[in-house]
Amino acid sequence: MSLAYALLVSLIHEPKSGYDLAKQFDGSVGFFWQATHQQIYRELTKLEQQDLISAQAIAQESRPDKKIFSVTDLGLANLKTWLLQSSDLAPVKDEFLVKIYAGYLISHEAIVKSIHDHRQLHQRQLATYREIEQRFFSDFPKSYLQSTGEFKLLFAYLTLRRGITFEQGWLDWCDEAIGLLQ
Amino acid sequence: MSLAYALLVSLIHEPKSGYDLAKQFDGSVGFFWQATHQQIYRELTKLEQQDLISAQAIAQESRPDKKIFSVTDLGLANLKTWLLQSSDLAPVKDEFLVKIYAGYLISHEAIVKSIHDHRQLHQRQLATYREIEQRFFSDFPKSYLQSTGEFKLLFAYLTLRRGITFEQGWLDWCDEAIGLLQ
DNA sequence: AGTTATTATTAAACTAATTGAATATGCTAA
DNA sequence: TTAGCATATTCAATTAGTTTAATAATAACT
Repeated sequence: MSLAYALLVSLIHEPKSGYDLAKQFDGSVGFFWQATHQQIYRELTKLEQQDLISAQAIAQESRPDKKIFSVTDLGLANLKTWLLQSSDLAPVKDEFLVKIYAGYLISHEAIVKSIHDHRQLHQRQLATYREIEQRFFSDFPKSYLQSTGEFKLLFAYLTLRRGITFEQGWLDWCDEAIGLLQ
Repeated sequence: MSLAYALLVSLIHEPKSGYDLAKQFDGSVGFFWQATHQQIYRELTKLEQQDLISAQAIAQESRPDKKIFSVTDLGLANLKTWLLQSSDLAPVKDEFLVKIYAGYLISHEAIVKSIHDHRQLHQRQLATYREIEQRFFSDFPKSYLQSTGEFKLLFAYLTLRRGITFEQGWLDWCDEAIGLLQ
């Protein structure tokens, strides 16, 4: 179910094709919801049948034709209803933590190495978020207080903030863990 | 695939029945990997066929009979191989963040309320972790440095620490977000 | 001219996960 | 005594997600 809404959110942000959606939705929703192109195209077909989105065929000269999907009034109404519903905590499904829990089965060295490797992945993700922060939100949150109704940006900023503290939390944890194991 | 390993990890920690596994695995692995009883029973059947676990039928008088599963030598070898493999970052799939991203579509009031509600869920989860910390790890990490090889506990402690900083990170985010929206 | 890469979509097969229910035993409380 | 609850497992149906690949157009490189 949630995939449908994630697609609606991305399409209302900006109408786009299935192909565009597949490339990380739009580089934003994709940070907290992902799906393969297969899933996306199937879901788009369903959403179109339900009249929640509508397609506009775009004939391109230098590229294959594409279909740009937009959210219909019905789709927007559905989306708003969903937005007002409360969300459960997202279940954590982290294979790395399963491995840590069983860390006593292998050598300290091996575990420290795997934490170190994992730390680098989080470091890279944090760098990605920091880049986005600098490029699009260098004057946040001060600027938004004066600007008139740029709420779209504000909410994107909030999700980015969560990404940043999440990754920073991981880095801190890795340092603490490596410290304890050495 | 990971479910199989999560089950092996839980069973090597302590042999148990499918029913026990279904109740949050064992209150620990369950915090970062969950599955329904359906999934668990099916996976146990597979694991038994592959000789990675073996069942011991326990006839009970006051209860229906049960099967206690233990990890075989082959299962342990498989598990260790898996533990040494590097893990990708766990994909974030958080419906709440999708809603935040689309927060500009509804009233500030409604969004603040939903953040507030969500904060309470995280607050409760943090309280759960704090309880576990006090009950089982009140003398950590100092005590473990002297103790001899209680590594099982140490690694459980590390995953708990991650849970605590994760939830605290959410609380901080909620406060920041509510502050910005008011 | 031929291979590879990118854009763009669709098909088919498979595996994983969820939902709802059925079955069975025995305990406890109204 | 019977309804509900906890233990314990299995079956069936459906939905969601992954994997592999086919198709098609053109650009870009060699």
